[in-house]
Amino acid sequence: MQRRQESPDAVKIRTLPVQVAAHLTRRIVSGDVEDGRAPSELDISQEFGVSRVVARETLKILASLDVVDVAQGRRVVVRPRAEWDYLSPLLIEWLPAEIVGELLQELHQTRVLLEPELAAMAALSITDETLERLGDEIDRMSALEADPDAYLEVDHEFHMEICRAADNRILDRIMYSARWLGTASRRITNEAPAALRKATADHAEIYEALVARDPEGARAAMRKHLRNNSTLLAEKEQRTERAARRR
Amino acid sequence: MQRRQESPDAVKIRTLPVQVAAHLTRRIVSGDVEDGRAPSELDISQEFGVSRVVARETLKILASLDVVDVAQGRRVVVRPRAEWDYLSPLLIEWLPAEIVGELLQELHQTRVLLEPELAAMAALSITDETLERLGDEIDRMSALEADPDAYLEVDHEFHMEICRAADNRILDRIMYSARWLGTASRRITNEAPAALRKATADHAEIYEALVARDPEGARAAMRKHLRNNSTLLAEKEQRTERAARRR
DNA sequence: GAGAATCAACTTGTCATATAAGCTGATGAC
DNA sequence: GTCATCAGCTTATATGACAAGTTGATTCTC
Repeated sequence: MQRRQESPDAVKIRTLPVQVAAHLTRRIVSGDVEDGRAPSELDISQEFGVSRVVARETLKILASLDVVDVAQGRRVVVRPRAEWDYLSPLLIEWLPAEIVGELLQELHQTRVLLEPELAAMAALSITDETLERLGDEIDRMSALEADPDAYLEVDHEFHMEICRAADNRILDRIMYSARWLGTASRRITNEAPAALRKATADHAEIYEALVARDPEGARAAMRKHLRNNSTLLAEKEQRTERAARRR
Repeated sequence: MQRRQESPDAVKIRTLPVQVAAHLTRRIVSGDVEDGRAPSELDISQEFGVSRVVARETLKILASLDVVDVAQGRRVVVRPRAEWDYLSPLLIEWLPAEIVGELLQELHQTRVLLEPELAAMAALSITDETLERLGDEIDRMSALEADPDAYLEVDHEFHMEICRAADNRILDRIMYSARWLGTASRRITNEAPAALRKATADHAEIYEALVARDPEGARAAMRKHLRNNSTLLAEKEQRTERAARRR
């Protein structure tokens, strides 16, 4: 639901600082930047041929992602990778495919922990209007099985609607980030269009449990749904591994 | 563990943009800024008597918190509050106590969902070194029951250690943010120093289950621990409500 | 020589001004 | 009325200057 204004995968012209931040992050990840010492504003402006203003904003962006620490007088330092903000779509986008793959797995694990409980909570507090919207979305999804992109859009909305029913801004934020990142890898499910029918059935089951205000049922249905997704992810993983071995 | 360099509650001199961003956020929350239209760079630089560079960075900070949207040519717009990044300690700090109270509740709910499962996962994959560190921390905590501040520091480390054992960067990030925010409200537990002894007992129980590599036991122990915390939080809530009624 | 005070060089923070580039709404042609 | 145009607003970037904080070497003191 959020950031819908950016949705249509437009070839977004990013600002200069974002582009430079992307390059710099890739260089850090690849190990070119040694020993935690990040380039200074001046270094950046010279190396990338941009003004100091841009170099400065670049560092500010990286600081907001907990990639670097910046303070007056001190040199900018690269923070330990374990502390970077991997919930940020921006950062994920700059990381190599290998790491993104790992993160997607960890992401899925997170969803497996949270979403069944969210469904159970929603079953207790969901309103009739929300149920109506969920019903609509199920209808729309079954009509969109031929168009995976549009399908996933509604799918995202369906899950977020359930999350929102739990009325918890923290969980909402987490799920939003988690699912946002997930859509970055939509190809995973796109490659298995037959699976969409299965997903539709799962969604219907979740919906029924919510209508019945049945927490246990909702939890179980959501768990089952995620288990199916997990199978898909594993299959995809195997496929890419085989592909890598062939190379 | 992260940001330890900022820990000692120092009267941190924040940069100008951060200060302005704080003021601006408070004004937005209080409803002074009407209809989603945020002040422009020029407005800010005039109203706050700062340069345009600072006004600009202010807006960039707010944008990174998903408080506003900024794009070239278009006026800056305030985003719906539901979409703000409530996982950011910076933002939380600027919100009125009333909202922070709500967020802390939602935060606790999130921990209740995640931490027992994290404990269970940790029981399966935890290393001997981690167990040793956990043991040390328990010892240190029982020695620090008279000093709630220091106690909570170790307490935080104890829980994060368990989280890290699950080896999931996403969950780690979430728990880090969640607990970071939690320490902002340390008074909640500080007011009940007797409760620290109870917490120590809880920690020991969790530790035993982890040593035994018993997922079910770890989950149950963590659940119990959080239930105790939850009672404390509710008590505190009642106290403040009574205090509010007296006013 | 060991330790403390000093300072120069470097770094980030802030300011001022100018120009480029993108959007919006009003104006005016047809 | 419809549509193209454009003036005026906004953000994006560049340049140059100075303030303020940090670091490490130098120097001074004992």
